[in-house]
Amino acid sequence: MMAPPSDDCVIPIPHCGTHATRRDTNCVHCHIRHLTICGAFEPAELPHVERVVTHRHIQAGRQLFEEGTAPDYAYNLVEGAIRLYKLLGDGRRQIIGFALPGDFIGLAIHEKYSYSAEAVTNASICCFKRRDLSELFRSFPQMEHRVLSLTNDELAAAQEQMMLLGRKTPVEKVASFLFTLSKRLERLGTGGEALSLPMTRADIADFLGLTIETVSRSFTKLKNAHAIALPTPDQVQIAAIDRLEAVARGDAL
Amino acid sequence: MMAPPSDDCVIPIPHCGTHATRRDTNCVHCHIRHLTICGAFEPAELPHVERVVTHRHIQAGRQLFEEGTAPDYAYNLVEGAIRLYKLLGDGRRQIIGFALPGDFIGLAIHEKYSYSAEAVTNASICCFKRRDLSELFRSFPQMEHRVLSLTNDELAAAQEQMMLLGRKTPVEKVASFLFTLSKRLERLGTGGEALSLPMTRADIADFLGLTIETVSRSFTKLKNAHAIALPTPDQVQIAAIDRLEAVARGDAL
DNA sequence: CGAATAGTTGACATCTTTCAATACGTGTGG
DNA sequence: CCACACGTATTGAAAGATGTCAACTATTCG
Repeated sequence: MMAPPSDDCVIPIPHCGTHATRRDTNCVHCHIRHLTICGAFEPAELPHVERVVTHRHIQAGRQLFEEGTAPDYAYNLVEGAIRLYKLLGDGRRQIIGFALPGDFIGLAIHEKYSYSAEAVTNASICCFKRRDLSELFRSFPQMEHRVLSLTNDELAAAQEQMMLLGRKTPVEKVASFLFTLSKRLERLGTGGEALSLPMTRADIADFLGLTIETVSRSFTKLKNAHAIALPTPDQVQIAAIDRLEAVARGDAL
Repeated sequence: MMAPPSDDCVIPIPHCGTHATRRDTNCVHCHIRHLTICGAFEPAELPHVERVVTHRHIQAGRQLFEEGTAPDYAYNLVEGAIRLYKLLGDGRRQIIGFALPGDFIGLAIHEKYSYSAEAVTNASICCFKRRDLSELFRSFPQMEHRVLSLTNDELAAAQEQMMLLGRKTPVEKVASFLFTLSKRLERLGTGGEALSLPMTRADIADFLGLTIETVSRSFTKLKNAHAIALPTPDQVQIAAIDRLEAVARGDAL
């Protein structure tokens, strides 16, 4: 991650219309490498990755790329959170996922990006030209194998989300959301019992197919049932993870 | 497909508890090969596939495999339709997709099947032992490449379905469903303007996150708006495909 | 300190679900 | 060949849950 401290040079970034800091990359010390597509490499092979990757920061609220544009790049999220979403003509938004550190952004892509991506918080990413990626795949087949594995995971998660969107009640949706997020953060070592939500209620609503108000009411219900505690709106303490899981699975609150 | 007419021998099939007819396979004449994972092979290479594949029929309503069980097999659907679904403890069902001829069933699978599969109509499938598939992948890397490509397509479709489930109105959902199905069938050469639905309203409801009644009412609305005609409940004639597409995208009916 | 943003809560409206009745279509048996 | 029964679809009326609108609170940032 944190490479030579000097070289924060501002460079123009495609698909962004903005600028970002660029740093030399040091994959050897990357603490999330094992979670990502880069986990497919032996330490000795990492220079092949470093040669094609660029590191970059992106400000909270800034767009990384937009649905429908040419997918020249794929990204590895190192730090922060990014929302992936689709829009309907009249502005209705569906968030299809939140990327967290270690997540690879740019799957499900053929001709065009099938969704837009925006930074929820300040974020730090590794950028791969798709052309370079294709070459890495050729040289290191185990990398493509790993991408397939990650895509499979994402597909399974998408199916789980369909179950949630189509058939779960608002409280069940929020319980599922918190439970899943907790597990993901736990795996990242970023807290499991006590989590701080990077996203707003509006984001959560658009992820769960609800309105802000219904999300808020569902939080309150979970709080009143002593499944969670809310010291502040974005600090969630999971008081009864088993309770939360049961509700997420469809049991009565 | 239709191979030597003689050998309909009944063999026990795993994950099914039932029996099915087995036939020798003739991939060379398979008319949907170009659509499937087998499209990755040159005709000369097909014997490698034929050696590991078994052909099989499955009756309407019969289960092919169940969520949570060991995924020993993957399947290529040749004829018919299969519903892929997940269940909640209390019986709520979410259909995550309908497989049609040419579709590969068994993506998104790691340790266990992440969903159940049932025949909607009588169906005809090619069965691959996953172990054999892995070996084919090793021998023919372009096959794994193709699977990755198909998985990407499926992931993009899943994201589109999330948009539908989370943010579209009932009429928009039904319009999207009919539009997408029409396009898929068109590609298969099985009618685009006039389509016959293999699935019931209950299936459609569980696919779109609605009730049977709401699905029915939405059909009626589309009919009254002259976007479709319904000679019988399962014969849909698309009267105005552009209208249907517009509604699917979120325009007012 | 005041404005702005985000979240919560209440009251009400609306839309989908639920419950119930009716119609339709197919297949079976008289 | 017709009658009946069963499964499926449609339609209507009522109930209920989520969405909408609005007020209020809390927190953050000039």
